[in-house]
Amino acid sequence: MKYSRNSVTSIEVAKLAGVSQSSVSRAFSHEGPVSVKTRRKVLDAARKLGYQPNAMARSLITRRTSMVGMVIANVHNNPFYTEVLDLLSRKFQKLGQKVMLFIVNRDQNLDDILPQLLEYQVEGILVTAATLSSTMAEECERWGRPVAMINRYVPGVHASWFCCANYEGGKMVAKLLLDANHQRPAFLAGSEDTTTSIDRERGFMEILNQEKVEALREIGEYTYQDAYDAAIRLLDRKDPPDAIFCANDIMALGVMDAAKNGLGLKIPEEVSIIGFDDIPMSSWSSYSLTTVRQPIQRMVDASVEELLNRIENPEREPLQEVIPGELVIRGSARMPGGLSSGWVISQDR
Amino acid sequence: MKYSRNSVTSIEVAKLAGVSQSSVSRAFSHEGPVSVKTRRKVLDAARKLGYQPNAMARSLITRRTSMVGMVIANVHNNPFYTEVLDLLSRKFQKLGQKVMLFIVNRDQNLDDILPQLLEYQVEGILVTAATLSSTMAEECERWGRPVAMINRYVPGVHASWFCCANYEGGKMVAKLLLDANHQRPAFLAGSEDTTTSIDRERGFMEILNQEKVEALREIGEYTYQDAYDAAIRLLDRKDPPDAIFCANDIMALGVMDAAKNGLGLKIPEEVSIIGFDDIPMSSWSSYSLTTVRQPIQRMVDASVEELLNRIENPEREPLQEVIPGELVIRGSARMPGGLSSGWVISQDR
DNA sequence: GATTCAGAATCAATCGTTTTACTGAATACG
DNA sequence: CGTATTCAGTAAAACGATTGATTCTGAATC
Repeated sequence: MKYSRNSVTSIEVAKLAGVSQSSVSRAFSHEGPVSVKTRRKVLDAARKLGYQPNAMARSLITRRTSMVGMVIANVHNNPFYTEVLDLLSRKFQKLGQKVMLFIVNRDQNLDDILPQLLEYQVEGILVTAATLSSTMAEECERWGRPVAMINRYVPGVHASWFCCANYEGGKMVAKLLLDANHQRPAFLAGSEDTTTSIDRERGFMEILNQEKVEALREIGEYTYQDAYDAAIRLLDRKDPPDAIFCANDIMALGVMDAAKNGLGLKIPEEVSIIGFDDIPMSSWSSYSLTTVRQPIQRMVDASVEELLNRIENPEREPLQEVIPGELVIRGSARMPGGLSSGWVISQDR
Repeated sequence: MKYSRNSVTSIEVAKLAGVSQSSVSRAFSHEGPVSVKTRRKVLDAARKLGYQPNAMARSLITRRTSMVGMVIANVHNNPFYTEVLDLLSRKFQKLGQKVMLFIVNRDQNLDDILPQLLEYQVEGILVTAATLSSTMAEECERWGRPVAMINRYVPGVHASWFCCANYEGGKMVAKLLLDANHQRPAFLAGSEDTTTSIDRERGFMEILNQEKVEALREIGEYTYQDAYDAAIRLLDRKDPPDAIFCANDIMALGVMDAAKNGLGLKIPEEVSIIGFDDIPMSSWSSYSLTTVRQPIQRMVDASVEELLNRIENPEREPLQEVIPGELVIRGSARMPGGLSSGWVISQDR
């Protein structure tokens, strides 16, 4: 037998069970007084008919949807955000939230997808690796739709965000390189307009400047191939760098391949490479990348909990937090005397 | 100013614009007769109030939600499915569908998430890398919720699916290895219960059996680390294989690292490695993996279009298709005389 | 000036729930 | 025995849209 579009309603269940429609509702939502007897009758009838309460109808009256919007970019070219997406999705599921997903380009304007999210009455919005304009964010917040961001912040905007300590991470890397006596470091930036790259570079440069060490600079677009090409440009100069700090791991891997396979350089003897993120591939034996590990689980947990918290308590002020990362010492960077590979150094702030 | 939960309704817009509530509706849904004058009045008022039609209310009466459910597994440990997820999501967006996302474990039972999808009135369900039990699939179809799967099929079930020609892919690989005069091939299986691994192995073994060549066999769990360990076991025997065909690319990369860095073997001189998927990393210069490329774009396009098609035409019979992959010749496998690296060979079926 | 008629606007029913207020029955209590 | 007091159950009013039926315009026709 073939039913037309699921049209089993609480009324039909009520009829079959011989009770009123409201009793069906009561039996399903575990509120209100229902005798065990009627509850059983209702549940039996419901099972027999394959009844499923209609979430649209419910949310219309309760004004709750248990849906959140998730906007994420860069999922295909940075495994770090794949992991974020995975953890976020599972965490929301565990907490009973449905996720409406939008994958966008990093530079894509969100003005056209926000209306869609609001139309569908998501109760909050989580944004990662994409940037919400401050007016858009304010708009959402003003309509009682809290916004939380991971690894993005908009200065002065009324929204929650959780970032890795990018600035401090950059500093740690600079110190490590200087301690190991590198003379000619370089920074390989990601896109110019992302705070992650900017902040990492700022911290990096600050330490170098303190020590009056000059640095080279190149730019890629957060992709393996761009980084590969940039590394060739950088290392093919007459005065090549002896260390390259990359805005993220995927770029660092591109740089390593360029150095090793492209130019036949020895890592870390001839050039040290350091990344940022600690994606799974960084620990693979072909790379063994020294990098700064982002506190991904903490960022995910904090942002989800904060978002749900503010959904329940709209008057609460948005929380913002900078969470320290930790330096993961592997084999791609020359080390100062005493320090050997395989260390994880927590970042002090 | 702070509004309480978005409570701007069409009624308020109507009041401000000085028209009836139905005119507001008419002005927004581009159906029905509205004069340009009232439409302008309505749109002005709506903008002034920040009005957004409520999709829940609309779907209640129209019985359409424009939402599809997307169930996907393995997203964090196989970049192939990351790419699938990305492409699927964008394609649905482009076609005006909202995506409700569920990320699950490969072996997770979907019985508890299906009710959620149905409750939220998704109009169709797309499943990838996870397996829907046949009763569950039938259940959905019976209630008029079409199901489409990518790279999974359940024999005899009334649902759409689109798979890479895994069986033929396995055959191609076996032929390639035999042509290049390998004597002692091995197959590294993924999880025993996935049709992808099974079919690839079946094709592979069929050709070997035809030629009376015996093969070794090991098993991993579709992860880099598992494959790494399995490769060590395999290559550390007294009679190691001279070629390893892996159930997917991520395993092949683990195998390559085990061979190269773990045991110091030369690839492809001492052992050939072949994968399946063609994930981005396979083309990286550290690996240069010979592999079978899955027709990812075609699989995504076909499944999305089929799903939407069946949503619009519920009476239509579900479509199933096996789409050929192509052999991508890189440097990780020894080649027969005339054939050099850098070739892409389309799979003939 | 009356009649028609098309197009525009409105009315009111409807979608499938939740939930408030209310009714009845059963129990407890003095 | 009469009256409070619970407790289960029900009726009916929302929720915010769409849409078929209906009424209202006003221009066109005779």
